[in-house]
Amino acid sequence: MDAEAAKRPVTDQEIYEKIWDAIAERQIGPGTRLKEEQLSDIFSVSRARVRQVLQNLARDGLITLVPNRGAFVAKPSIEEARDVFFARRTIEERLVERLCSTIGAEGIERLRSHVDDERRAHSGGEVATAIRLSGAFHLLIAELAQSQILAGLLRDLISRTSLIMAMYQQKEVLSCGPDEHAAIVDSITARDAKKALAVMHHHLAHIENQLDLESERVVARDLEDILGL
Amino acid sequence: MDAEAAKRPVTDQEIYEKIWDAIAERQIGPGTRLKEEQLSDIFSVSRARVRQVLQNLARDGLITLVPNRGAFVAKPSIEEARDVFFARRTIEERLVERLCSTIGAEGIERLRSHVDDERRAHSGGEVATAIRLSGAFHLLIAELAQSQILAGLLRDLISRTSLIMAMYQQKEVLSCGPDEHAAIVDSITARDAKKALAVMHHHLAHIENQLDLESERVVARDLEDILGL
DNA sequence: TCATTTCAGATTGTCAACAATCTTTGTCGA
DNA sequence: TCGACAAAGATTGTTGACAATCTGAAATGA
Repeated sequence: MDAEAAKRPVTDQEIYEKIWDAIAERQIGPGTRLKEEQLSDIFSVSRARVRQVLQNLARDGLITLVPNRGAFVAKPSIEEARDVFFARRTIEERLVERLCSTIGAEGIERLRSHVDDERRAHSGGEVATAIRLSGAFHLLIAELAQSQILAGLLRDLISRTSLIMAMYQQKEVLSCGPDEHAAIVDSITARDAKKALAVMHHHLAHIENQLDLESERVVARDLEDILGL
Repeated sequence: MDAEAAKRPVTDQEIYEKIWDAIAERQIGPGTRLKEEQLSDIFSVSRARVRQVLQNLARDGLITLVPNRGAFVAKPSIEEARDVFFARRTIEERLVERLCSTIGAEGIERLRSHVDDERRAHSGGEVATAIRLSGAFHLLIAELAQSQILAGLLRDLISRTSLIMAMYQQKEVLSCGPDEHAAIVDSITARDAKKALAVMHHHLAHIENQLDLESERVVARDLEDILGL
């Protein structure tokens, strides 16, 4: 055991991300109950702070808060999953459209280098970082499109998407390869708004169509092993 | 004083709405500080619950939470205001587009009767309810479009819009009259997606263009008078 | 007179104990 | 044996008190 662990106080953000990671990486299965005391023991913080983090997770749709019952990892239905993708298409198509007319040279450079990073992680077999970078690509687009609000909304939707993929994505299919992202960047670079919109639409539809409606794997493991510091 | 007041416990939702109303109706000016203890006294609840409500208000962009400083009624800049309208156009144009192909007879009926209500409130001079109904119209569209997620996102944006209007709307100009709403309903009834989208775009742009960039009225009154039960 | 420091007051952040609620288990009777 | 009821245990919801932090004013010295 590490004696240092108790010294540096853990921030709420860190707790949030730790749980987020565990859910997105399929370590905690959908439907799993998250007891407040259990979490407060694991992270060595008071229940009050755990409670606050749980509220934030609930707001972002990763867990469900049932009054007097507690917190459960969300179990998005296939309808909710499709709704998430509908919302994402709505927002992201508009964002790339706008980007085509507003993006500058350094913006294009950031997109390109990001796709490069994705390529590296993908070919290196680092699944976890590949998934994370894939989400970050979409967030980068929102950031560059200079809409703080849509960027914030999209952040939530991407979190939800991670959970959905954890639930419904077929095992063998990895996250969207970086090629489609590259195609999006190309369209933006060419300032072809119509094409960029179409490519983004196709990209999101592609991911949605990979969903497997049958599977319902529930991996229930010991929380302490997964989240332990 | 009413002895009943202390009996029925007040729900968080009620506290939220009370503050929301006060902000949207311009009773609490932007920038006003909201002290936790002050609010907990007013509503006769513990600070912990006030704190939770404040978190929710901050999530919806109505107040700003500064660490170790407290909560202030948000002061959206004109850029943020434009961003809100950009986000609303993005979402609502898509929603009416979808409605044109999915709405049923009873949905159209609900829209029509809602516009009737608006007309009544508008000609009756009930400004507060007119504003509320105007927002509710947009929410109704989201609800009918059967996208839980976009409806939820739009709910937040409408809250923000109320605050923006409270800050920047010119005094004389009332909220958007019901006529434009009626035109939207007509387009949807005709199932003319292209026109519905255009009318919605025009409608939101119209509201945005009514903003007055100069004004910065700060109405600071005693909170207890405004929120008192 | 002005800038800096110090200190008091006020306000938010955190916590641990208590109350309310729900779930489970065990018991009783038909 | 099965269902209903009751008590016990576990878990969440709420509260008040304490600690950490910030603001503003008074005091000090150049």
